[in-house]
Amino acid sequence: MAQSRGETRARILRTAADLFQRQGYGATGLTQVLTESGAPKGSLYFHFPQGKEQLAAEAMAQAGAEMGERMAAALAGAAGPADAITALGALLAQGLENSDYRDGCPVATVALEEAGDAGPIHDACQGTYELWLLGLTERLRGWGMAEQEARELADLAMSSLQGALLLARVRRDSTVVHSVARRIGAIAAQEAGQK
Amino acid sequence: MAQSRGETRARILRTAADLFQRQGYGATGLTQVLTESGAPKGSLYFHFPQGKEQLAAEAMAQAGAEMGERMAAALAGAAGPADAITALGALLAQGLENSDYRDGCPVATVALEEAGDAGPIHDACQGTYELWLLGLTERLRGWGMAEQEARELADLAMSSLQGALLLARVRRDSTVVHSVARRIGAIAAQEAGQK
DNA sequence: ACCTCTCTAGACCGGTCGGTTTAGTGTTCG
DNA sequence: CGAACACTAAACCGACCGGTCTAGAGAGGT
Repeated sequence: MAQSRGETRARILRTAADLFQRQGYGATGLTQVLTESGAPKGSLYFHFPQGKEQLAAEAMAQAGAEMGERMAAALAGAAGPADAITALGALLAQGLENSDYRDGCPVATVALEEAGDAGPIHDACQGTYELWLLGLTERLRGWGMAEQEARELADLAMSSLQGALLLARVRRDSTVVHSVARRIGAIAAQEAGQK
Repeated sequence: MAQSRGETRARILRTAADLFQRQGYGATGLTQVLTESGAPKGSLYFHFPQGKEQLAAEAMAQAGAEMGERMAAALAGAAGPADAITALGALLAQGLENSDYRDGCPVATVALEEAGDAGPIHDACQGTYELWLLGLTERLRGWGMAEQEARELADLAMSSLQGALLLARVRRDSTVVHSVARRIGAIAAQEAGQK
């Protein structure tokens, strides 16, 4: 056998995550995933018996977890709340710039498409956001912020960054991500200080 | 003739705007638009000779303009920067709640799908955001804010609201929209005051 | 050696996709 | 009255959709 155990599965998953992120669920065909990953159709349905839905749910969960780790690393190196949020902004903005404004949030496009109907894809997207928010909330708490305050601030930061990412992709200009991160970071520092 | 001049065209456009908003561009078939609007296929290609792309571009532009008017009305009734931004939040949150979390931003889903490639749809989405931002910026300037300050604050408010709308749709809970609007409103008031 | 189990390979399916074409219907205006 | 026009109506097209199925290649165990 040419590939080692599970290698094809991983390659399909990665390709699918990239395509879903950039084009959305409905606009991405399985044929495209297969062509770009170099896998035959039989392999796809061997590894993902529930078809496109399972593939998308797993792809979103994986992409979300990977981005979560990158976020955690950025947060770990931050000196305080303001630094933490500008670091998140820088991380996301860099992803945009490095991909010619194709890679924004790994789950946002699919999340919006699937927001209407329940199912594993929606669950995976929702879980991803809650994972990220949990990580940020805990980091803020580590700087002495109260539980509810940290949670609300994390919501505010995540919302702002997500929206800025959307605006930046549409404009093909990442300036807004940096400026929004800077402002929200300043608010976070202020709230942490006056506590 | 059963319908008056252009009535079928308007009905197709409205149905298309609703479906694109909720499901995205790729996931919405022309057949569905036709079925729900009650129009035959021939009429669609008579009124929109460039097909699906033209339909989507016009639908986004119309939906964006309508929302822009609703936003302008909300802004017109506001007493100051804080009031203005909470009013926008209330408007958007109400749309979510009234539609069982289906109607968020009328263009966001399509905008993300089409962010990668240039074309009339992307242009319509970008134009919509710039229209909204222009309206908010001018309203802020009316309260004595400097040009650049108003522009940056409008970017911040729009980003935050868009992101909150995304989060709220995924969670099926509009709380985050209200809380984000309140906080950003407070910042806006503070900036306007200390000027 | 051989069997078994995992995984690859791709032909094939019915259905739906966006799009085209042709015929016809009602209105308007000369 | 009848020709020109605006629009409706739906049959039809090739391409592609997601999904199924069967055949076989390769590695590991005994």
